[in-house]
Formats: sequence, structure tokens, C-alpha cells
Amino acid sequence: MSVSTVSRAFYPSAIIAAETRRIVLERANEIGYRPNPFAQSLITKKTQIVGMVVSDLTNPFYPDVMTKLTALLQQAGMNVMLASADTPEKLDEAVELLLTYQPDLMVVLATNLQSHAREKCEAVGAPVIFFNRLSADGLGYGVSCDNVEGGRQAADHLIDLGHRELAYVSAFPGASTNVERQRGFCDRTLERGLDTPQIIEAGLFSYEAGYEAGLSVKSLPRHPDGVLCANDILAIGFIEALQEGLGLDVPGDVSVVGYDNIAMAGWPSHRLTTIAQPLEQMMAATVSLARELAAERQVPQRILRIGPGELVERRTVRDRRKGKGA
Amino acid sequence: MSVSTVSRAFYPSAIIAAETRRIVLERANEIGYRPNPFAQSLITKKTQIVGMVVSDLTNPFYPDVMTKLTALLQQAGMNVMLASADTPEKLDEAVELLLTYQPDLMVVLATNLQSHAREKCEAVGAPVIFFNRLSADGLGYGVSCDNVEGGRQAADHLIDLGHRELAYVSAFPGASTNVERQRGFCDRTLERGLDTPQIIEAGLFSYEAGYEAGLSVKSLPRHPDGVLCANDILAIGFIEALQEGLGLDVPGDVSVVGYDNIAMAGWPSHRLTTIAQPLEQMMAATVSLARELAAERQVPQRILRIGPGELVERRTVRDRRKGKGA
DNA sequence: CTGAAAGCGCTTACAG
DNA sequence: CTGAAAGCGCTTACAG
Repeated sequence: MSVSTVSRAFYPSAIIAAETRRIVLERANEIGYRPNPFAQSLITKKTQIVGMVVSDLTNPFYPDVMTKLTALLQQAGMNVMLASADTPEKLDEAVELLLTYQPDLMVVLATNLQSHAREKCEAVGAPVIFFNRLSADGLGYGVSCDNVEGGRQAADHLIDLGHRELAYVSAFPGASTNVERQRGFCDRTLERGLDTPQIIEAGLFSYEAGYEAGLSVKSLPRHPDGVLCANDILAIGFIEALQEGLGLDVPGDVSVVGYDNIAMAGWPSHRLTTIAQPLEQMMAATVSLARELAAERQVPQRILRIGPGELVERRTVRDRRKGKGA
Repeated sequence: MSVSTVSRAFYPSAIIAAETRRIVLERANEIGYRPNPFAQSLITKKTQIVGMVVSDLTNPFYPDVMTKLTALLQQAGMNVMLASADTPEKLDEAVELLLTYQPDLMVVLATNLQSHAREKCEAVGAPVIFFNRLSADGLGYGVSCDNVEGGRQAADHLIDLGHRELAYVSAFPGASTNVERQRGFCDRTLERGLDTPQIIEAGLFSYEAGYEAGLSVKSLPRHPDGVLCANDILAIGFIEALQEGLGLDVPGDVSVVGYDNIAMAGWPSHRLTTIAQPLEQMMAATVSLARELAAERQVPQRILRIGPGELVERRTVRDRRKGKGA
């Protein structure tokens, strides 16, 4: 039996007698043969490799996404190669090393991939999918939930429960998630007839940044009674600063809402009210987008918007309506 | 200029005129040329790929290790490919897919890689390094800190501060870290003349398992005043169950010590006293071991033991000596 | 020191 | 439907 025939047995669309294929596959299974992917990709120019770019994983949202997404991509026959670094410069270098392996596409979980790194990926034929954010220049593919709507939901929830002085804890100003959540929250607050929320600049999506932001509440012109934080980990740091640093009670003095619904948000020590991201749907969308892109099919829609997710009520928001609570 | 010459320019040990090499490398840099790693590995049988196996990342210790280790390996010119899954069966499959890429070696961060998966890796020529644990059968390479000594340190600390009724919260019974920490803790407690600590079986290294273990304290024959948990995330769950579920005060009623010193342990909401792992050293040892193994040099020592790490005092242990504390 | 040639393990027109 | 042949982009003896 020739190499050609064996090769054809592994390609569902190849022209080969059904019986021949059966024999080949059976025997391959016996001796543990699999086509060498390096030789394959030398010919086909397809590698079945997806490059995954990660950086700041202090936000527990990402490790979870990274491993689940990896598992899903593997089930779809793709392998993920990782590029990781703590500074944008090193990350760039790591991406370049990764690109020598000619990934079919890249998935970016990092908030700090530079735009020219994206261009470099596309230059070597690897389209880039940004997960849970859009690229700074609006190019590349994006999978994201409806963050504007999520921000609006948070505003409605707080206002419905009688909050009148809102604030938003802002994270990395270049992150679309941050910008969109802020916009939804502020717009809705105005629509409901209240003043624009005060903005507290935390600068990053991290516990530490949230903690600092919490401490800065005491120097705010007006004392907020309801706060939306750009994400959960920020919210947790923020709340702890309020409690430990300023001696305030949450939700007694201030209500706080997070965003993401990471596992930790449900722990007894936090019980954070938060907007859950529709993670499963976002990952499923990413995987199917990845398959299309890897097959070099045309994908018309560059930005995939998944529904807004739901508000999960826990214990960091208090009902401040007259005649209710205390 | 021939392909042979160009090729030689990229191999430091190849015989080539210095001037020729300079010219080639310069031009390569100009046009962004890099040797195609697939074609290279087809010849050399080396891929510069290290396979990383992860599974349960609810323990924040691992995402941190994964990204830092990835960054370090990339700086050493290796690329990491990820295998991830939530069940041992799927993980096995993921490992097999990964193996088709013929990684030079594997690094295992997962606690649940089956032994025959390790054998399969070695069968295709990829040695396996277990990070922060040893394999179930004691084979493969291992990088681990001195967990026995760490357990002893915890016992000494608690006993020095007047604790008399110790307990150990045990995680996955098949994990060497768990077994060793338990042994050090129990042995030292006996040596100091106290009864063997009571063992609380949590079964896993997770917040939830810790929480369950905490609730089970009320049905223990003797009420413990000092507890070592197999790791931090377990300790955090354990403490929260004590506080929320049983209404106990930590450290007022019970002192708790963790293991790892993850970032969260230092947060104001936890302030967990814990044994820090010498993470930098463990990762550095892993990378240099990886380089040796990738170069197919002989590595005589299969288990690398890094120092025990230090006890970090925070606020979950109370001084119970007479005339002290309250 | 450099170049021509063989060969790594595949896929894919092309002939039969 | 199957096989022989070319070729993917490299490395490495071998000759010069």
C-alpha cells in the first residue's frame, strides 16, 4: 500500500475506497500511527495551532477562560501554544517567537497586546481574535458580551433600590470592556434623572488597584451610595479598602456591584453582587469562529456580541428605599 | 549564497566564516527571515516545544506558575503548548494530541495526570517533569520544595505559640505535596510531645473542599486549637466555614496556617499565615532542567528538592501562651 | 570554508 | 480508485 493511499485515508474528503480506508485506519490505530503534523504543515501551510496570548492573570477570570478555551479548542482538533510575559515588550517578543510556528490564528486574552503586534500576526497570515475586549484600533476579530447593556443593568438595579449618588470604578482606560461598561452605567444613570456618576480611576483590572481606589473614596467631593466596579477583582479590592481602610460598611454605607461573576465572587467572604458574563456562550462563539478562520473560510462579521449576561444578586447591595431596610 | 550556508549561519557551532555569518544574519533580520521550525524539526527531531499539562486551575497557585514558567521557557527559546481538560480521561486525550507535535519534554502542573499518560510521553521520547509534586509511581523528573520541612515548621510555629491540640486538613491523598506536608507536620508534633494531629479529609485542593472540611470540625472528637491546611486555597475555604458556618473566630478560637503564600493570602480579607513556597527557585530549577533535557544531556538527579520556604506570619495564628494574648 | 545532493514525512496533482 | 513523482523548507554528511 502506497504512502499516498495511507495519506488519503486520513482525509475525509479524499477519494478512496471505503474498505481501504477502514483497513488503513484500523492498522494505524493498532500501531499508534498518526501523520506527522510538521510534515503535514510543510505542505498544507496549515498548522492547526492556535496561539494564545496571555499576560496579566491576576484576574482569576482569565485562567479559567484560558484552560476551558484550550480544552474546547483541543476537542476541535486544534492545539494551543502559549505566549506569556509581564511587560508589553517581552510579550511582543514572545508573540514573535510563537509566530515562527505559523499558528492558523491567534486568540488574545491579554489586555496589553500592542497594535503593531496584531499587524505582525496578520502579516504572517494569522487572524487575531480578541476575547472579552476589542483591539485598541478596532481591527481584528472580537468576541465580547454586551458590556454597555451590562452597565445599564447595574445602574437600573442600584437606582431601583433607592441609590441616588452613583460612582464608577474605572480600570484600564484603553480596555473596551471598561469603556463600554462605564458608558452604559453613566448613560443609564443620566436617563434615570440622576447626576452623572463620579468616576474613580483605578487604572488597572486588579485587586491592588481596587484597593487603592477604595481608599480614595474619602477624598471624593460627594459620598457615593452605590458603586459599579469595572470587574469583580477590582470590586473585591475596593470593598476591602472601604472596610479595612475607611471603616465603612458594605452594603450598609455603600453598595458595590462587580462584573464577571468569577468563582470567588460567590465565596462567603465576598458574596459580591455582580453582572455575570455569559462565558459559555462567549467561548463557544470563539471556538466556532476559530474553526471558520482556521479553515480560511470568510467570516463577514468581525465583532461577535453575546448577550449581556445576568445580574446576580448577593450581599453587597442594600435596599435603600424609604420604608425598607434600615 | 547556498541554502547550506544560510542554514549554517543560524547554528553557533557550525563551521562558517565569521564575516559570512554576519552578512546572512543581517540580511535575515532585514527581511524578517527565520528558519521554518517545522522543516527544522523534520530533520533534527527536536521541536523546541515543551508540552504543559494543566487541569485544575481553581488553585490560583497554578495560573501564576503557568504564565511565569511559560515566559521563562520562551526566554530560553522554547515554546509551550498547552494540554488542558477537566477530567483525567479528556486530559489523557489532550496529552495524546499534544504528543503528535513531538514536544522535547513535558511539564506537568496537573495533579491528576495518570501514570500511563506519563509512560506514553516517555515512549515517544518526551521526558516528563512534574512541578510541585512527584508522579504517583515516583518516576519521571520532579521539582518540589521541601514539603516535609515545611510541615515541621508549621508544627513548631503553632506549638511554640502554645497550641496543644493540632489538626491537619488533608487534600488529594495521592498528591505528594499533601502527603509530605502532613508527614512533616505530624512527625514534628509527636517529637514535641503532643498527640498526633487529627486528620480532616478534605480530599481536594480547593476552596469548596476547604469549606466542607471547616464545617466538619464541629463533629471532631477533640476541638483543635491549631490547624495546618494542605494549601492556601483550602485554608481560605476552611477559615470561612469556621467563621460563617460555625460562628468560630479565627484566630480567636482556632489558629490556621496555609501553604503556598498565594497573592490572595496577603489580602486584607484573609491575611493568612502561611508557608511560602520558594517559587522563583523552583521555576528557575525547572527551566534549567528543561534545557538540559531538551538538549538530551544526561540528568542524573531525577528529583530536585528546593529549600523549604519561609513561614510568613500574618493574622490567622494567635499566641496562646499563658500570660500572653487573651 | 562553501555548495550540491540526499532525505526528513508528508500531500497532491498526474497518469494509469 | 491507486501509485509514482514532485516538492514543502530545512540540515548535514560529503566533495571540493
